[in-house]
Amino acid sequence: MIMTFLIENALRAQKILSKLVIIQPINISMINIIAGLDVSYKDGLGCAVAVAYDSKNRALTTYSQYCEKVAIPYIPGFLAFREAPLMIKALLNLMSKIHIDITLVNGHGMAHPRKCGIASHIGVVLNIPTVGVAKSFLYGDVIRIGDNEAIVIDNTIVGYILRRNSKKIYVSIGNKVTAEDAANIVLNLWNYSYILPEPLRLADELSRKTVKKLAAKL
DNA sequence: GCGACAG
DNA sequence: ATCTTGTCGC
Repeated sequence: MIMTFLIENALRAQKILSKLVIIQPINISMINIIAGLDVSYKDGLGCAVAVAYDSKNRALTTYSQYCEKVAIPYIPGFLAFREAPLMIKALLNLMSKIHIDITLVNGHGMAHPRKCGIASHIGVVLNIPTVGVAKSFLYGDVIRIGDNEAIVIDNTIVGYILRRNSKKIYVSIGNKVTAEDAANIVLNLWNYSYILPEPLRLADELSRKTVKKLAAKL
């Protein structure tokens, strides 16, 4: 009963937020610091980590974290209502320490039933450039463009599917980027042996270590 | 009604 | 996401 209430309002919020997404080119040559956002869980505790990655020196610069007991369940299509609050707090803390040019979020952007995945959700709320990077498909039509595959919704390319050996990742517009720029930015951060771009791989690794230590103390 | 379903 | 050891493969 309480969930129907939440979903009804969450749907309304997503429809509003999706209309506020800005699709515009970004100057990739001017991008220096890229943030990566991820959340790990243990015994109801969620730990979000926001890393700042220097794309020029190819190294982790610094990072922030925010942990909290999470009450909202994961429901496909509504991931942002569970994870965005934690990610945003970690990211705002990181932004107070260093300038961030663009943020990669673990989850989809516009490749979502209402074109409002967690990457777009966060991008619109904070009015910053974001890119969604997911490890599994959620929504949209897949079309082939030469050697590449794109994700199309409402006759618009919202993202691309990047392949590496047998694995794939789904990169889509979060906010203030084009699908092409989003894909190229992720390609530039692709490290030889991992499927995830470096900022997200590091955020994933750090959030797991963090939640493991904290949950053990509780 | 049936199947799909980010993390 | 998480629960979990060894094991197949590049």
